[in-house]
Amino acid sequence: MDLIARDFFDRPSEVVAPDLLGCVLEHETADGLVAVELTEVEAYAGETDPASHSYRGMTGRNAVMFGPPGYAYVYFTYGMHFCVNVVCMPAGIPRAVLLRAGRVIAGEPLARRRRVPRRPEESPEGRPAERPPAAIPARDLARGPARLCQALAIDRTQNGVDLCSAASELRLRPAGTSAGADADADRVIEAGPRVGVSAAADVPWRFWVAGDPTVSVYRPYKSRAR
DNA sequence: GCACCGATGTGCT
DNA sequence: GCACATCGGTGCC
Repeated sequence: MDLIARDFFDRPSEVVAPDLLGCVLEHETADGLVAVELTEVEAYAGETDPASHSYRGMTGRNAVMFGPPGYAYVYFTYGMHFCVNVVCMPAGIPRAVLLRAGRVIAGEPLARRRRVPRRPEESPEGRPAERPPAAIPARDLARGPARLCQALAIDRTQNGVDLCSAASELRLRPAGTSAGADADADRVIEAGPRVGVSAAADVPWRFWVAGDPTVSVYRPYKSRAR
């Protein structure tokens, strides 16, 4: 029913980001609906933020960030993962909020099916008793930006989708919409440095719900040098 | 829990 | 080439 109004996103990303905690991202596909209540986000700025994809101007990949607010910017990274952002500020000002983690509140069986990990090395033949894959704890289903995309089946085809339109397969609902909405009063928000970012590591633009088990574990940036 | 490491595509310093 | 807005496995404490 009610979706987040577009002008909610017509603000700086570091202002929008904490307000997104508790909001609900839902994706409806032919397989069904999966919805996630957001518990962790990160804000990115444009020309002033060396960690932002839009720091060096517009390219084919980041063009959506330069468009109007309320749209999904999905990118592919590390050769195998997708991450989803919400675009903020008017067209021409490239800002976004990365959706890092959430709690699955609808469609958990479907989310779980999508999160079956690839087995390390499928030996050709003759492994006696194949160990069944361990069950994923519910809190890990969307714990981390790439896991969140996997649980919701978000990939390149959702890049540029309008999150404020009821006609979209992918959309955002305001906080307190979910069944048994347990009051914003209980929600304590904490802030700290962003995850896995080498540049501007001191900017506290990561926001999360204090004490929530679905918040991803903090991994400081690690250099890949041998 | 922590550290290390490999997988893997894409857009550039 | 190389650096990534990452994850899952293994090994160890």
